[in-house]
Amino acid sequence: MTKQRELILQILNQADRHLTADEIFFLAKLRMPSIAMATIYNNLNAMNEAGMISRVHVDGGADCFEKTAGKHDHLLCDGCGKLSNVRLARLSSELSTTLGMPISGYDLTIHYLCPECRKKQ
Amino acid sequence: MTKQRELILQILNQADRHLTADEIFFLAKLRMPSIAMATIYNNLNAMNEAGMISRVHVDGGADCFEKTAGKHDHLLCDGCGKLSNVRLARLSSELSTTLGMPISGYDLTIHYLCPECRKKQ
DNA sequence: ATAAATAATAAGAATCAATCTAAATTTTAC
DNA sequence: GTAAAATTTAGATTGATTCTTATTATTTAT
Repeated sequence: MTKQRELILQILNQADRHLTADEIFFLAKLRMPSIAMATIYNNLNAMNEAGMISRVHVDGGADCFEKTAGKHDHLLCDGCGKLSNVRLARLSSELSTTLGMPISGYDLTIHYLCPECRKKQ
Repeated sequence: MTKQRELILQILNQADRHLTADEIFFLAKLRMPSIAMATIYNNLNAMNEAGMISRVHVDGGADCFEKTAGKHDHLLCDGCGKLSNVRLARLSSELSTTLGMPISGYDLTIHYLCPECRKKQ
């Protein structure tokens, strides 16, 4: 565990939302000015593969990263673009049953209007 | 409807699988050597927004395009990388019910081993 | 603790998908 | 058929991500 990885992990742990590699780079540079973008990606990729964090694709934008807090799905607000987590516990086994085959996982992003944006409408 | 769009649409209609913009560009160039990549993307984007075709994000690769054949979800084989379609009719209303909110849509990609790859194991 | 081996980092170049630009061409509307 | 609007082409540009190489830090074996 290098200082750099520790820092990146800490940034993700303290974040209250999903961060892009760029945002992580910016935050990391504040505390370790010499850190390089390649280090950010190296560590994000390594930690993602190790299951410590997860990478989320966002249509038309940079990927986001978050600390993995159990398996969960994503909600993306059509209004403000905010990404949030939701836990749909039974979905995985349900999908497997419906398909009649074992599955190794799935990625689900639900598009909706978050409560705030719904109110504004 | 320009000749170019017609050609791209025809390529997608005849394809038996999802194609990347690059693949479409290659196939289109065989029949219209002057066609430009920008034209491929212009038309793919326009047709995607018009709902005639759909764009599918593939982790770690270029986006894929397919003619839209009703709403459906995707299956991605962990073994050979083949992308296929599956129709989970009830899922949308089920997700909405579970969340207790209306949703505007969702993207789902299920990871699994396709029958051929399962056999090989 | 030291030296050798291994792994990770920094900096910037390179890559890849996708978009943008500007000039030329085609299509559409009248 | 002409003018206006839209589309195409070719290539430059962007933005995210990865790669390269030399350097630095970390780990391992002695």
